[in-house]
Amino acid sequence: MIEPFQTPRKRAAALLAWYDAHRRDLPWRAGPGERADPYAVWLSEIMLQQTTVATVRGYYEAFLARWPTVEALAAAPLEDVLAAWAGLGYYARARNLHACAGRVARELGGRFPQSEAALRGLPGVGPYTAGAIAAIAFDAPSAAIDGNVERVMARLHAIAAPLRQAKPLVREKVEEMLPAARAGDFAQALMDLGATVCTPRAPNCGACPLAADCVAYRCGVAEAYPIKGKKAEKPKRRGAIFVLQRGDFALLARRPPKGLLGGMSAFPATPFDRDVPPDDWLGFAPCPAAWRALPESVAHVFTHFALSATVFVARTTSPRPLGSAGRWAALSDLDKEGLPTLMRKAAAAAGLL
DNA sequence: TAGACGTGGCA
DNA sequence: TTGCCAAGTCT
Repeated sequence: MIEPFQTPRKRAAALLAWYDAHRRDLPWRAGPGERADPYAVWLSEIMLQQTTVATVRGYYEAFLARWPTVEALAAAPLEDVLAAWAGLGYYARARNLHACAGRVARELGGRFPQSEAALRGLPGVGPYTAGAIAAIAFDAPSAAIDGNVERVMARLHAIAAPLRQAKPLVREKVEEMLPAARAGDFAQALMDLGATVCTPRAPNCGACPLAADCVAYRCGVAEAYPIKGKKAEKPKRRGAIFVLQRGDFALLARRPPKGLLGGMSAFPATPFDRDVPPDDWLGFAPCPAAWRALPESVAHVFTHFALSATVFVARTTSPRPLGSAGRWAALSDLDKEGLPTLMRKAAAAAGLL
């Protein structure tokens, strides 16, 4: 029989002991006793928003190698940062990353603020990220509440309310656990526990240092938490993507600075904010041409809708399609253009990749 | 406040 | 194949 730890402080101590034995080795994580680089912590935290560790690893290494300091990142053109971010998704993160680097480099002397409140004022830094940077980079006793932590707390205390409404209670429960020392380790321990033990499906409660205190586990219903809100259904939309070739070049346009795929390089296309029926497609072509629809359409699922896009291809010899604000990109360099995944799919369908 | 905002992996 | 999920933020 396991004795309950009983107090939040003892729970935290048990969690830290577990962390010392089971912590993950991650590229952005300082070794035991080492000081974390605030720039590296910030960069990794932005990339990790709604994105898996496995996906982030390569991008993190590439960014850090190319832009080793916040000053270097701030000095880079936004287009370069967006191209390097291509494929990671949620491109507002990259725009905010660049804006934030600029502010830190030019207004804050290249140093990230240490307080949670000051961090919170930076572009792209919300409640979670501010707490995470304050704790991990500066060892401040801040709560870093992400999806992992919400799940752990929802189970530990069998919180019945849907997550959105349970946030204040979750925060209260985390804050009463915050240890006086090792704040950064505590924040990462809670997230590691959620990522490796207290998983969404089939949690490994037998390996959990908090199991003795976990209300949901003791009731045999750990997997039933957290309670999920109702999911909005995902509409299906149709559209078209236009791949215009001129010799060994293809026409690329710059997406509007905000909104879906904002700021990214892309082939001209129909608007994606609504379903566009086939009869209307050619009205959105960048120029009149002998457009040929490829037999296989491209399927792509965004967060809030699913797109089926027909890819049209055509060739031209005219130097500049009328009324288009595009540019001619060399086909041999297309993989370096930083195309978002939907556009990479279109390029592949057209035989360009 | 609820919706906008990407992508890839897994059951 | 479909749905769910992963270190959220902005409006």
